Amino acid sequence: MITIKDIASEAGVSVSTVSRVINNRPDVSEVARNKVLEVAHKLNYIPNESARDLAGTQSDSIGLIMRGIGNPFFSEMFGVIEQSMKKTKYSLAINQISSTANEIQAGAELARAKRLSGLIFMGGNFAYTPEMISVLDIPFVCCTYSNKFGDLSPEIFSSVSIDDEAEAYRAVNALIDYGHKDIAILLADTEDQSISELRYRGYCRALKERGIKINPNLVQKTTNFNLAEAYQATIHLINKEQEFTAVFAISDILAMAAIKALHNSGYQVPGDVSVIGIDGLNISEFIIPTLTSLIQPKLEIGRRTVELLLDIIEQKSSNQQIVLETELRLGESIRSI
Amino acid sequence: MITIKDIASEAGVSVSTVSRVINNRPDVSEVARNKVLEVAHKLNYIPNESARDLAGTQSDSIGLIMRGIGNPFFSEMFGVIEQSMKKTKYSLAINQISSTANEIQAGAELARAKRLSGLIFMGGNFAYTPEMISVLDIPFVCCTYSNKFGDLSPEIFSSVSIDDEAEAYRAVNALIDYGHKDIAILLADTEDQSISELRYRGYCRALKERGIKINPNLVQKTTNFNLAEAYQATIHLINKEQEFTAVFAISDILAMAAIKALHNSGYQVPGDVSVIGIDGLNISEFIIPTLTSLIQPKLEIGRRTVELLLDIIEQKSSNQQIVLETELRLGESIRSI
DNA sequence: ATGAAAGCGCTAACAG
DNA sequence: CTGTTAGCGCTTTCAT
Repeated sequence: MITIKDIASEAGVSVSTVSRVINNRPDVSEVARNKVLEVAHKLNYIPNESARDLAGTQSDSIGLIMRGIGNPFFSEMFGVIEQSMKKTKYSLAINQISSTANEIQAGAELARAKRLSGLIFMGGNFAYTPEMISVLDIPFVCCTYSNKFGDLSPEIFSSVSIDDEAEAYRAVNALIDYGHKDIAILLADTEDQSISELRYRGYCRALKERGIKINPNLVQKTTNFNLAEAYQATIHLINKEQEFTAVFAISDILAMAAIKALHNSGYQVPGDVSVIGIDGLNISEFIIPTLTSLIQPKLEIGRRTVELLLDIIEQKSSNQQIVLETELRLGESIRSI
Repeated sequence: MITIKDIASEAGVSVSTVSRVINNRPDVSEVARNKVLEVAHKLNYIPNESARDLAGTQSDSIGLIMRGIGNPFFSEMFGVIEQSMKKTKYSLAINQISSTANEIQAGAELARAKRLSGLIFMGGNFAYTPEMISVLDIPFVCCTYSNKFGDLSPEIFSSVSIDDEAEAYRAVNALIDYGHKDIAILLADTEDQSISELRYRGYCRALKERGIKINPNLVQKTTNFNLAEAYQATIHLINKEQEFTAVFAISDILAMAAIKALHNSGYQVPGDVSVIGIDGLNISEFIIPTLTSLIQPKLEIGRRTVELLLDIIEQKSSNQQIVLETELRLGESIRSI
């Protein structure tokens, strides 16, 4: 492996000079600089990031810990974050973790290794305790979720997200406004303290307020945000032979699977059954019928996440929880009855 | 920052003992081990990865360089690779790079920083020269693409992919078998030496062999694999008022956008126009009509990629280019005329 | 403008 | 079983 030392001896200068050149420092003679550059290129020199990180000081880079790249919503959000970061002087260190890994731990490790200035979490859980996040000694922002089930006081964490309960409430109300009463809900990851739970609460609240009883037979669960399983879950719902004229799917993925399942079972959407989703995936605008959905403001979520994190890092702001609103896109998948 | 040294002094042992405990080495007394563990936990100790990487030797970990997480095909492939890796003793270091970054460079950097045993590239380019890859001093496998436009001799690189030209040829032939003659092609990233180019060649060969003249008006380009732009491109194609009864879209993304555009322009799919894609995205099976597509064997591509890389690392195999076949999924988007 | 030298936090011989 | 020590490759004072 070619190191800075090899370059130094080959170029006839000291390692410090090489380091200066590599880091584009001004205090190097043109002669030395050119010589070093030439040798480095000739030898195909590639700096060792680990060594740099170890020796360096704070590194103007911020980390992004993401779980579940399989979820298209997150991959779309990722693009937005990446874009927003480009406008700053900070660079992005991305760490994709497995579904079972602990994101806080991963964040702490990345922070030490790369001397990060801050962290962004995507796809984390909703129930942090002060103890859990105590390993984090740099600012962080939870992107697209908040600490709804945890007991973090507002001063010690930041987040940018929608209000899941309220938006679900809004979606179901839209359905009710269109005359629907028998409204099924399709939800995922049925553990407690999940996004499913929050959106389920909104569903319940909407029904209750409008005087509609919750029918347990219309609450259909699936194991995760997976098309094939959501499809089967919908088939299962249909097979219960319980009347319903609308389905509130708690994500676009589930909604799309539901539409397909209904269609294959001989039901027209929206003729026989209306379907509404939440998220606003790119693809959901291109299916037939266009999905009616509450669109998360992806661009703004990304922009505000980065903005907030940098403000906290630069001490221009303190921790806060930013809540943004979705936009109802009226597609072709619901109708009034 | 809490370091191994702090743990050592606090626990009353030497750093090496702490290191041994952290790395789960057997040669430590239970007393010492427990003491260290206790202190480490109390102090919230988190090892510094950079330091470990720098000090350590070869690290049973392999790197995955991926470009374009926005592309759902790659995010689906990512899941498969991750899954396949789980069965091995190697761990995965993932590096997501921007669309403009140089993947070889990124791979080389990651390899040095983490002392990788091998690399997997996804979303790389098709035209490497021996010089370009000379910076890589560890085995690597190109996943889902091969060096079709480069001049690498087969002994110096590995790949696992489908034969893009041949599969496109097959797709177009399927259309011709169904009686179509006026077949449009929708392709992306129109630079030379791309996947578009390869699949375009297959399209041309199929037409030629079956005695159909290529009509330039039916060759519709879009700038990238983006739904909105593919939609517009299809509208553009339609507006040329050039007759066609089928569309060969070189990816499922493009195919789905085309179906929507045709539908919105008053054409039935497959009633008026048949559409076929390539890739086999999960979602394409759940749209209406189900997309007819040549399904890439994602599971096998992932499995073979990992298998091949490990075999090369462990010297059980030498470089090779594995070519797998797609499977034609007859959906509902094409019909015979 | 340049070089020598002291670490960054950790691992891995090497001695005991 | 445990401690001492020499680096890993790089950055950064501090002299010169």
